[in-house]
Amino acid sequence: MIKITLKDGSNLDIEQGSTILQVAKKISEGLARNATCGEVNGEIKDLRYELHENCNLVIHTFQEDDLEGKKAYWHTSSHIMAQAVKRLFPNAKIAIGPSIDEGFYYDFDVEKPFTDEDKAKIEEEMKKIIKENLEIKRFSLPRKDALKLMENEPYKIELIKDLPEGEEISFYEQGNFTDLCAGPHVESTGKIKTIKILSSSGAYWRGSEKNKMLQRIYAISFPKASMLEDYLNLLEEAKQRDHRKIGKEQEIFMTHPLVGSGLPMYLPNGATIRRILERYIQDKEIELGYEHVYTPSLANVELYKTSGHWEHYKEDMFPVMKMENEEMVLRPMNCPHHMLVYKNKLHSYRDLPIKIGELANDFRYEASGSVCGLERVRQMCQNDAHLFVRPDQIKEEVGKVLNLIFEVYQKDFGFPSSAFSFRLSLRDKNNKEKYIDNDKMWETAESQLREILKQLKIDFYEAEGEAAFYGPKIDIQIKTALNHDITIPTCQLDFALPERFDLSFIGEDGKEHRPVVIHRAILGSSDRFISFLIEETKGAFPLWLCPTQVKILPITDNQHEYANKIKNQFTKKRIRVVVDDRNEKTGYKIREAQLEKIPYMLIVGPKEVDENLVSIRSREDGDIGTMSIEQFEEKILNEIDTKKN
RNA sequence: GCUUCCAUAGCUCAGUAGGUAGAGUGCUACCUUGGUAAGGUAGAGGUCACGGGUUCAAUUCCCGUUGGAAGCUCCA
Repeated sequence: MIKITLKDGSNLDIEQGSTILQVAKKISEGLARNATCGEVNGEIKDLRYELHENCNLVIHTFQEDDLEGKKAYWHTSSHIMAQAVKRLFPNAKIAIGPSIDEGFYYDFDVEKPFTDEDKAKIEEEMKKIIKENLEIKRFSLPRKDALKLMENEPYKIELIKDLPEGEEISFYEQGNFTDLCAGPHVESTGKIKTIKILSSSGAYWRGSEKNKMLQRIYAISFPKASMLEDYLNLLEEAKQRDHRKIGKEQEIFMTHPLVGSGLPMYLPNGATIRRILERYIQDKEIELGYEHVYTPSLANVELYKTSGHWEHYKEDMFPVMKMENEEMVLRPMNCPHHMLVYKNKLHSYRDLPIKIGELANDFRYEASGSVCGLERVRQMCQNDAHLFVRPDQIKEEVGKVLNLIFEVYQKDFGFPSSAFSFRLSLRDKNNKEKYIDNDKMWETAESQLREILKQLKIDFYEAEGEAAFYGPKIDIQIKTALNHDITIPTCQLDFALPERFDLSFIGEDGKEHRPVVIHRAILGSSDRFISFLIEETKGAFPLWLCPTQVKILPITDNQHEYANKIKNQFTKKRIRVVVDDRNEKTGYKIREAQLEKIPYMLIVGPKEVDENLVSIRSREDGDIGTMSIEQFEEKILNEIDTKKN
């Protein structure tokens, strides 16, 4: 332990090897709450951080592995933005301006939204402030003085008032601009080298749609111009793999205003991918003892009043269709139907688990601003199943579901594990309206899921307020090309619906017992999975899923017959093959097939016809020489068969 | 749903400081029968998203609707 003496005379014990960052955090976390003025006289040194007078932690670094350094860098940049806006628009009120995963933003309350010209001017002004190389100084004030200092900034006043009693109220000052801020920062504005304003948009004050909408400006900054260039290239690459762009180019899906927003139509290519995927996942499920059903997309409102959807999920449902003496709705989920399927007959404890699956169309009235290609739609096809299990089977069955997820995503598709994160989605205890009210049920279910994740040694994070209304979930989250955080597979534990539908099984003791339901989706929805597949593969689908697996390119008209003969032979073996018999040169046809990401091109000219051969060009390896028709057939069938489609 | 921006040929986009439009690509025909990423010529294609308003005149300006984009809110 090292003893540090603070200016106010109090001492702080710090572990050997602590970084200055850790010291500063201890001070600000209240270990030395009264020590608003600190001075280190211990022997701690960390070249990346420095503790100045007044607990002003100064950060000198900007490195991939140094999150604190990046945050401080971007946070300082956001202060520069606020200063620039205040210089150009003195009436603007400043709200908050944090660093984010990539860059930073600042929210302003202004009379008119920023135009492109405004943003260009702001960027210029920011560059000026950087040039001025203003020193960044920290100071703290008692609440009263803090409120006085910020009297013209209503949002800051609100923030100060919300700070708990006893919390240090610190400010950072650069030139004539001062902002309420906990820090840390870099030492002066000159440390920021390049900045770029990326976009602006509206954002609700404090994230609530009940509050006023402020104007948010997003930007990013780096210590080197080349890093900015790299970052912008990365953004451009992300745009290139956007599933909406590739989906259009490769004729996977389309939309039409006459059909409506959030209602994509699958073109033949997309329909093929979807059909193969849906067969694949159902076959997997059948191997694992699932039984599939078909249930209607419509139901009587009473069904959802029984399930609790009406109470908790009504806002997300399409409105009621009122008929003469009944009220129908489009279903947003399939659970209620499946509950009734289970209830259709009496079950013994020996029959459990019972696994009821369905590729089911669900309808959700998503906000018009949030629909997005195949990623977020208003009609989706869920790869849904409900497992009816005994309480003693929960752990094993949830484990099996997680295993199936690993098998599909890692083994069969080979997606990198870095693409996913596991989220334990819990309820928000303070929001009684959103969730079924039964504290004991929630606590049991949440801790069971947590325990399973720990036992399987899966890295996960917890998120409050993300549960389904009926129970907690294990969600597998991915980041899309647009940096949206979305769920694909999910596994949910539900003690509520069995109760509401009064489900039971007959136990060993001859008495009725309550089963537990596990809701799970592996592909999530076909739609969302395909959007993910497109972005992850950049449109170069694995062979077994390709709408066209083989394209035959005859060199002249004289090989059309031969090409069609091969096509017919392959088609009988369920190889998806087309002949490009247009009057075009071979180079042209190859270029086009390559851009279409066709896995195999078979080039056939007089030589191949004579010797009963095909010249093969692969998507990845280019020209790979000739083979007999039979040899190639065997090769491709082997490659396809690895996924048993 | 909210804030901002956008909508011109099948696709990608230019253009008109208000006088009804153009390129590339694709499509069709003809010439060319070509061996591993673009052969040539010609032609067809648009009530400039839809509905109002201002104007002698609107694709262009204004309002509304629909659809799209970014973000916010919400969510598989």
